[in-house]
Amino acid sequence: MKILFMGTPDFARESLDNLYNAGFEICGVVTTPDRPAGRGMKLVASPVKEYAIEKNLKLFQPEKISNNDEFKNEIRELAPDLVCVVSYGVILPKSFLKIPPLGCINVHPSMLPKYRGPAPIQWAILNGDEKTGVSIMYLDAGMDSGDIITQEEVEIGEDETTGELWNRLSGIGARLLKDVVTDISNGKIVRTPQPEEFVLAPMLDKEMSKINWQEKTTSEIKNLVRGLNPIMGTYTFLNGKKIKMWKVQKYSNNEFVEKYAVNDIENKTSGTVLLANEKQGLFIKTIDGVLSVLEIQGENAKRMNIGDFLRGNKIEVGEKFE
RNA sequence: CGCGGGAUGGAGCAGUUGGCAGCUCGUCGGGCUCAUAACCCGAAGGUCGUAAGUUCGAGUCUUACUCCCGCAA
Repeated sequence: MKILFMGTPDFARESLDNLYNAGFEICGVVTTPDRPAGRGMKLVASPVKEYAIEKNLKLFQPEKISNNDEFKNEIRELAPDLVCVVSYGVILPKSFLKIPPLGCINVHPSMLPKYRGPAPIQWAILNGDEKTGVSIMYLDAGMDSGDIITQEEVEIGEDETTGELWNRLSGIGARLLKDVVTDISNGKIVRTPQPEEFVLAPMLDKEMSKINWQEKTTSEIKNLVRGLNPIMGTYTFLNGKKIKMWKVQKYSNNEFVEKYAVNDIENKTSGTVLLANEKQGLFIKTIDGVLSVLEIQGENAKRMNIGDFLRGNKIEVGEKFE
C-alpha cells in the first residue's frame, strides 16, 4: 500500500516518523513551501521537509493545490492508495481528495466535532477544559467535518500548557494514525459520521494575548497564560513597558492573606502589585483573587523565573499592571 | 541586506561628560535567635564577548567580527 503524507509542523513530523518506522511505503511527502521566518527573515524548511530529506523521501512543495493541475497530475502518477494529512495547513479541494482510492485521512487534535478548525489544542486550554483528545477522520469537502474513524480521550493537566499538550497529542496522534493505517491496509475500518452540533476552534487573534485585569478572573487569566504558552505569550504593561507572562499560579484572597500575611488587599484595584521580592515572588491583585507570577519576560529580554527577574528589575508594591 | 535590543564575578542588573569595577542575590567561613526564604560579621570570585584603533588613561569613544535575544512571519 502506497501512502502519500502531507503535513508541515512538528506535530506532523512525529506521525510521519511513526508511519515510516512501521514500514509503510511512503511514496511521497507534501509540505508547504519554505517560508521566510526568524531573525533576518531567512527561508526556513518545515520540520516535515527536514524529515523527508533526511530519509530521502520524494518531496513536493506546491504553492497551492486548487487550480494546480500540474501538481495533481504528479500525484496521480505516483498513484498513492491512501493519503495521510496531518496539520498540513492548506485546504484540499475535492478534485484532490478523489485521487487516492482509499481516501484521505486526517489527524485532528480534539474530540470532534468539538473544536473543528485550526486551533483546537489552544482553545481546549484557553477554555479551561479538563479533557480533550485526538481524532482520526476522513477528509471531506468541509472543514474537519468528515467521518470519524477513531478517537482517544486525554485528560488535561491543571497547569499544562498548549505546548506540553501539543507534544503529548502529537505522540498519541502518531500512534493512532499508525493503527488506523494498519487497519485500513487490512480492510477493516468503521467510519462514523459526525454529530450535527459542532464547536469551532478559530485561528487565534493577536489581540487576545493582552491581559484584561479589569474583566478577567484569576482562572481566566491563568488559562490565557498557559493557553498561549509557547505560541505567543500573554502580555501586560507596567509603567509603560511591555511585559510578558509565561507561567502563573492562582490564589484566592484568603489563601494569599494567610500565607503571606499581607492585609488590606480587598480595596486594591485589580492589576495592583501586592507583594514583590525575589524570595517570595510577584503577586498581583485580580478581580476575584491573587495571581502569582512564576515566569516572566521583560521588554527585549528573555524568559526568566521571577526571582531572577526581580533581582535586576525592581517592582514596587502598589505599582499597577494595565 | 525586514525592524530593534544585548554581551560586565555563579544568577539578574547598574556603571553618569573616558579617571581605583559596583548593586541585589547566590556560594564559602563565622555569629545571633524559641523561630524564620529573618538578621549581623567576614571572605572568595571579573583578562568588562573577540580583534584592532583613538588616548597619558577605555567597561565607557571608533571600526570589524562572533554569539545571544525581542518584534515580525
